[in-house]
Amino acid sequence: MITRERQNRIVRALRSDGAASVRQLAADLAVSESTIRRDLEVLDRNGELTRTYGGAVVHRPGTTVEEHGLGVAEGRFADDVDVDLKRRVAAAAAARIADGQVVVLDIGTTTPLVARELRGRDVTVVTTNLAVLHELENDESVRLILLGGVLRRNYRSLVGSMAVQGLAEVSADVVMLSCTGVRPNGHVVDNMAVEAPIKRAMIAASQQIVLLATERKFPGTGALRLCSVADVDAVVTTEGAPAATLDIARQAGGEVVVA
Amino acid sequence: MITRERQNRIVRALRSDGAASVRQLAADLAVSESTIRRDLEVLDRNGELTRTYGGAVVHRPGTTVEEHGLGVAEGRFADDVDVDLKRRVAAAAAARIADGQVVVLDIGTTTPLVARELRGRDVTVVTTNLAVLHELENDESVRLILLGGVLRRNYRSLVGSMAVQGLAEVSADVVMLSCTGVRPNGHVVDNMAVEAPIKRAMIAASQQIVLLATERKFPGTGALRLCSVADVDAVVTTEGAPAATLDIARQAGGEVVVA
DNA sequence: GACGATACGAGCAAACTCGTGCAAAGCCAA
DNA sequence: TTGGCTTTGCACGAGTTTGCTCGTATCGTC
Repeated sequence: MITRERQNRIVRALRSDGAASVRQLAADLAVSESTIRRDLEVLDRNGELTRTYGGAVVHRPGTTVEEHGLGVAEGRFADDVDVDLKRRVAAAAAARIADGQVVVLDIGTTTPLVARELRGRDVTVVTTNLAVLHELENDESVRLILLGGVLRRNYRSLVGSMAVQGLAEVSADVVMLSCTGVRPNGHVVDNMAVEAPIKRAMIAASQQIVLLATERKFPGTGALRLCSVADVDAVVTTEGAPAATLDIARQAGGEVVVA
Repeated sequence: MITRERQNRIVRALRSDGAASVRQLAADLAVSESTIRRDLEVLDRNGELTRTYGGAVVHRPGTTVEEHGLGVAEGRFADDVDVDLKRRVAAAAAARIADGQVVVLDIGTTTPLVARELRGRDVTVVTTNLAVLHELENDESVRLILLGGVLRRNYRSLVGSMAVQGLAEVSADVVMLSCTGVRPNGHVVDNMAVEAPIKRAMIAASQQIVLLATERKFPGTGALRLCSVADVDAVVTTEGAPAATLDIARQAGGEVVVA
C-alpha cells in the first residue's frame, strides 16, 4: 500500500475513536508495528496527531497544521513537503525579528510556526490567530496581545470589525503576512473576504511588511488584493518561487529571502 | 492501554461524578491502584483535578493555570466547598439565559462554569476570559466573540483598553458579573485595577446585570467599586449570604436567587 | 492522645514500547 | 533484464510503564 494512503487511514481511524494503539493499527492495516511507528512519527511531526506511549491521540482540533486551513484552501491534506516548506519559511522569518520588537502574526498556518520559533524570545506578538495563542499561551517571556473578534472555528481565528478596530490601537515593528496567492504581476491576493480587511489593517499598523509565501503560493488563488510584492519590505519564500515575480519585489527595493 | 487515554478516562469519570476513589478508578479501568495514583499525581500537577486522600475531585473548571487565579487570591489549593458553591451559582445563572440572547461573561472562575452550562445552547457569548474560550472553543452552537487585549497569563484573561474599546461595539442582553467582594453597604467591589474598567464597560454594554457571588464574597475584599447591588437586576448567590445585604438589592427591585 | 485501618509513595523486577540498523522486497526508469 | 531508490519487517539494546512490596503518613475512632 502507498504510504500516504495508509497515513490517511490512520488519521481517519484516530478521528473516529479519538485514540488508537500501535498494535491495533498494525493489526487493522495489516502491516508491522514498525511501519505504524514510522507513520505515526511523520504524522506527529506534521501536527496531524499527537504521539503517546503505545499509540496516538488526535491532536487538539486545529492546533498546528489545520486540515481546514490547508485542506479546505488547497483541496488536499497537508503533505510533508508543504509543511516542511512552511517550517523553513517560518524559521527564516523568525530570524528576522529582533529582541524587543512588536510583531503582528497574521491568520494562517505558517504564522503559528513562526510563533513557535519565538518561544522564549523577548518580543511582543499581536494576533487574531488562536493557533498562535496556543503556541505562546504558556510562554512567560512573550508578551501577547490578542485582537478581538468573532470566533471562526474552522480557521481558528477571530474576524470582524473588532479586530480592525483593535489594530487601530497597535503600532508594530513588523507584520508577518500570509496570503493564498502571489500573482505573476506581483499582486498579493487572498480568497477570504472576512480576512482581507484585517490583513490590510495589519499592514497599516506595521512599519515593515514581511510576506510569508512558500513556492506553492505562486501563483496560488484568490481574488482579493491585499497589496503588491512591490510594497513589502521582505519576501520569505522557497527555492521554487518564480524569479520574475520576486524581481518585482527586488526592483522596488524589497529583500528576497529564500529559506 | 495508552497512558494518555487512561488519563482522559479518569478526567471524564471525575467530571461526571465530581469525585472518585482510587479503588473505584482502579477497578473501572482494570489497572492497579499504583497506576491510578501515578496518573492522579500527573493530572493533579497539570491542574486537571485535585488530589484528595483516597481519590480526587474535579479541579475548579478552567483547568491548567487556573490555580494561579484563585490560588493567589484565596489560598493555595482548590477548595471543594467553594467549587461546589460556584457550580451551583453558575447553573442557576445559566438557567436565566434564554435562547438567542447575547451574554457577556466576566473574568473569573465562576463564569467558565456558566460557559460550560451553555454548551449546546443557541446563544452568543462575549468575553475576555480564556477559560471561557476553552470551554466553548469546540461547541459549534455557541457564537463566541472574544474581546481583544493583553494576555494576562496568571488569570487566563485579556485586559487593557482594547477590551474596553471592543465592548463599545457590543450590545448585550445580560452580563454575568463576578467580583471579589460585596460590602454590607451594597457596594460591589473588586481588587484588580486592570479589571475594573473592563467590568464597568461590560455593565455599560449590557441591558441587564446579573451578579454572581457565592456567600464567600460577602463581604470579601477589594477597594475598587464597580457598582451597587441596588443597580443589578439579579444577584445569584448561596444560602450563607447575609440577608441584610441582599435586601438592598430586593428593595431596589432586584431579584435574589439562592442556588 | 493512642490505636487500628487505610492510603501513600519509593523502590524494584517484569512486561511492554521505542527507535535504529539492516537485509529483503517492491518499484521505477533505462 | 539491471541498477538505484524507497519501503517494509525483523532483531536488538535502551528506555518507559506497570504491579507488587514495604515502610511511613494520615484518617477516624476510642
